[in-house]
Amino acid sequence: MRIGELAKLSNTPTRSLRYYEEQGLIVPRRLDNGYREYDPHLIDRAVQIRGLIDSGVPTRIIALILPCLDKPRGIVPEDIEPELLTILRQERDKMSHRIDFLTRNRDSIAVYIDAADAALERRTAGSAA
DNA sequence: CTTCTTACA
DNA sequence: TGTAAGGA
Repeated sequence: MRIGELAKLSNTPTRSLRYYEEQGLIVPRRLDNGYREYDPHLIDRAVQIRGLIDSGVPTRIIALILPCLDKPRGIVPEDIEPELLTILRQERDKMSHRIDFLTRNRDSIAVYIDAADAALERRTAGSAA
């Protein structure tokens, strides 16, 4: 499929798909006319990359993570470079921090919403059936 | 009409 | 990232 179809199926802007290619993630083969040709299985990859970027993970880290995610679950190569493992640990911790941050803000918003709902409830009480 | 590259905001 | 230009 060409870039337009992948964009629809993965709900990712063509602009982003070209950017992913520029960053070395998802490098499609080219047709004779120069158009990008993507394999169907890349739909999931595009969704995953978009998700990681939306989550604040830099593309250079995503490039390091994708190969790991491709490997079958539970199977880890014997030659793990301590260098990569260190970076992965740091990234995991950053993700945890972002999650904690979002959790706190979500809870704050939830409290506000509950208060607003309560106020609305009081205001409309009796005016309905 | 779809895609391509380059470039600006 | 969105958008525009200028081609194929």
